[in-house]
Amino acid sequence: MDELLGEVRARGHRMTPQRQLIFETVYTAKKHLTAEEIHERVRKRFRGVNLSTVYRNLDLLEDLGLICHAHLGHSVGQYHPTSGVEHQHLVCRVCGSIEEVGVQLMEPVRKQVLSRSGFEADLTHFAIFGICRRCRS
Amino acid sequence: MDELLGEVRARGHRMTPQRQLIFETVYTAKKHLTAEEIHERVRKRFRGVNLSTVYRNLDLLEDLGLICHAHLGHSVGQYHPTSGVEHQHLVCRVCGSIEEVGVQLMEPVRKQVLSRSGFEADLTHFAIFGICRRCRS
DNA sequence: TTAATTGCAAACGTTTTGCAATGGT
DNA sequence: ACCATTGCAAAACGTTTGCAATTAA
Repeated sequence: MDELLGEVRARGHRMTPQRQLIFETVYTAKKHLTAEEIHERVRKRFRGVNLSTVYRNLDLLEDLGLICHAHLGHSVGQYHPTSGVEHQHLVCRVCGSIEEVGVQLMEPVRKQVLSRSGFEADLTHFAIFGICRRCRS
Repeated sequence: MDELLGEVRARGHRMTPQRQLIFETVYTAKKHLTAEEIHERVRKRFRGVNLSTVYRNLDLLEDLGLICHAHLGHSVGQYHPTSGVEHQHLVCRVCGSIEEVGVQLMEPVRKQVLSRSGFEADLTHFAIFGICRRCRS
């Protein structure tokens, strides 16, 4: 994670306490977070951080490819680290949990869509809705 | 389509000119429409229809299962008729066009996710992003 | 020193709401 | 006549912006 912070500096950006906290919050979270949630968590450690600062930093970190966000379903945007492996999201409609599964799962679909419709699918980061194991039982 | 309007009445709702126009607009559209776009189109035929009326009717029609809406990607919600066949959306990142493909395409994925993660995927209405044939050439 | 970054407050676009007036049934 | 529905205006919501003050480099 430190090397990732170095990456920010290397690309010509300053490292402020706010930026570092926001970054750490997204990176150490066990689940995807909304900007609002990130804001709350950051505030607990450094009161007075402004919500617009959170948004600006999330944008920057996303531009740098360190985090990303998606609007899964009808919900607001949720941010999470860019994990090394490309993945899909399994979003539980009941409890809201998000599980990640590898892209190779979708490879047959990608091939079929390409040959049948000429559509070049980007199968990184997309959402499959349903009900997770826990909520099913 | 008339039988669908009857369906609205049968379920105890009144049929107003506004409601009918909104419904027809969604149903005869060749593409998915935002609430704003539906509002514009309705207004051309019946000026003075309020945007909040559009939203309220879209909600109602969605509750009745006659139309549905999705937030594909980071965009605003788009409405479209509930087509008889369940489908996925192929959303072009370049031109924004939306193509529908049948669910059977994803059946292998559904089975695999279920057995591997215990996740019961609902594969109706979801979005696959990429570049369509036209924009690729 | 100085340009990037911040906090603040105000604007933004989309969607929702309260309420009195209207109009389907 | 009744109550669902409407128009209107205002609020709510998540997000973005302009600007002057601050601060990392």
